[in-house]
Amino acid sequence: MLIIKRLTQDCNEMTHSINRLINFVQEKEMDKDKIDKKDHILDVAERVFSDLGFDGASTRMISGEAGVNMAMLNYYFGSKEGLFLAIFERKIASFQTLLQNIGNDESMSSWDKLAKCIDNYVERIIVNNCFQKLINRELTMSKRSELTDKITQILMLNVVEIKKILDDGIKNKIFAKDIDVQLVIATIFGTKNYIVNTPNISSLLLGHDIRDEKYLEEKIKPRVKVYMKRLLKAYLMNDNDNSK
Amino acid sequence: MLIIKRLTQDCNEMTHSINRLINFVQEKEMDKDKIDKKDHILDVAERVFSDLGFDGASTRMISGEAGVNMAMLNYYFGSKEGLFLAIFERKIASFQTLLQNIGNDESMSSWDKLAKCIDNYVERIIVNNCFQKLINRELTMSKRSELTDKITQILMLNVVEIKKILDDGIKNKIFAKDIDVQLVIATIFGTKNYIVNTPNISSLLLGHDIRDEKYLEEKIKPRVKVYMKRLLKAYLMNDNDNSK
DNA sequence: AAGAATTAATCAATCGATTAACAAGTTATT
DNA sequence: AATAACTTGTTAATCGATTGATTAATTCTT
Repeated sequence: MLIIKRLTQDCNEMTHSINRLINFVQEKEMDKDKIDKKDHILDVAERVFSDLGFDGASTRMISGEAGVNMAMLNYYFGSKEGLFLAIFERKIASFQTLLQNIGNDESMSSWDKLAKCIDNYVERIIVNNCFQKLINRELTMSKRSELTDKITQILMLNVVEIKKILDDGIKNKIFAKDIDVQLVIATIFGTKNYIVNTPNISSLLLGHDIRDEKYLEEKIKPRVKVYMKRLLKAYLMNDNDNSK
Repeated sequence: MLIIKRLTQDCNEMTHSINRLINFVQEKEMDKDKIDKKDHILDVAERVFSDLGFDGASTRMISGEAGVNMAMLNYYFGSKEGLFLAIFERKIASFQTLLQNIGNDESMSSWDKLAKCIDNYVERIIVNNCFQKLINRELTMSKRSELTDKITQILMLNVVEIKKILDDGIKNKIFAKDIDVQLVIATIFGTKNYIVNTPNISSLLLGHDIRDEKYLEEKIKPRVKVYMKRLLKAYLMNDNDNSK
């Protein structure tokens, strides 16, 4: 009798545990569904915004393409601007941890760090193609300050990181002491932006549609990496004093 | 009597001539008024569009700031898009004759030509600041093809001209033969665009408000000129083969 | 039954564009 | 030379369409 009572007790405990486990799993599943749905909306919104701009894209269009009711956008994100900001919030994490690990690596020379930054940057930025376009277009607007500030803040993380590498390189006499650090940064980001943000121009310039993913992956990315490193190496590691 | 008759005739002829002159002058004056008025609207529209984007700017806002009735915009330019296109039509002339004179000058070396192009480009582009922003923002849009084609066509004039200079320089062995001509062009235009089109970023980067005209004129323009020439000279006129 | 998710319907506001009316000047007709 | 007809420039009022947002009802989940 004692054994049966004991077994019954164990069985009840197990049942309880199983129920808790089921609840937990179901809860996690539901959270996952919710997140996936929000994520899906953000994916669609990111693409539509980058194609048409903030003002050019309508909430109806986004909700339509995402296959959800229009009111859901306001239910989830409060407003159109809230949706727009949510796109950026989602990206911040991946931005923050990207370059700073490189900068802190003591085993690499300043040039190697910079070269690695360039590789990473070219690699990553072309993946986030439409997001970059989105960022850049809204940055050229004069108004809408809260959003602009947030974007600026995000982008400055990268700028500061590269600046640190360049300054260190000068201090360690790996780079020439009279280089224009700030304009070098403008060249790094500007060259890449020119290629990916104005595809109509750069496609004509390069003689091939830049939006062709295979071409971009196999030809353009390695080519830009090689070019940027040669260009910067020539400038940073030569003595430019005798240029007059 | 004959004299009086002759004088009367002369007087009539003179009166007639004067009247014709007055009409002519008045007509020209009116044309000038008309052109000035249209020009004024285009000036305002250019600024508003560049601040807020095509979709962000409303015809009411433009007509309001220009001090004209809203219907006048449609009367003059047909539609909002017509107004937008008119801004570009007005600029085409100044674009076309800018660089092509340099390219045809036989007395200059390829490097001198390129250096002069850079000087001219930096000088001019910062004057047309808001127009450049306007161009660049609309170029990043995926849709709106007629306008995009027109802008692309205009900008390619500059690209082709610089490309010709670079190709000539390679042929004359002034530039290294393994340079990446197309990406050099991306660097020239991209660096400048980065500075003037994303003023929030570049102001933080440079530690001074880039929209301060005096600072721009006295500090930034000469600095960018020097930098661009050093950067390109180091890359174009060095042997990059030993970079591996 | 309580609360969260979702829907269709509707809100006021603003959009670009059009209309009709009027003023001023030009041309044509008598 | 005088008047009618027409063109051009300009205005206020209004058009239908679309915008972002909200509501109230409904479905689903717990």
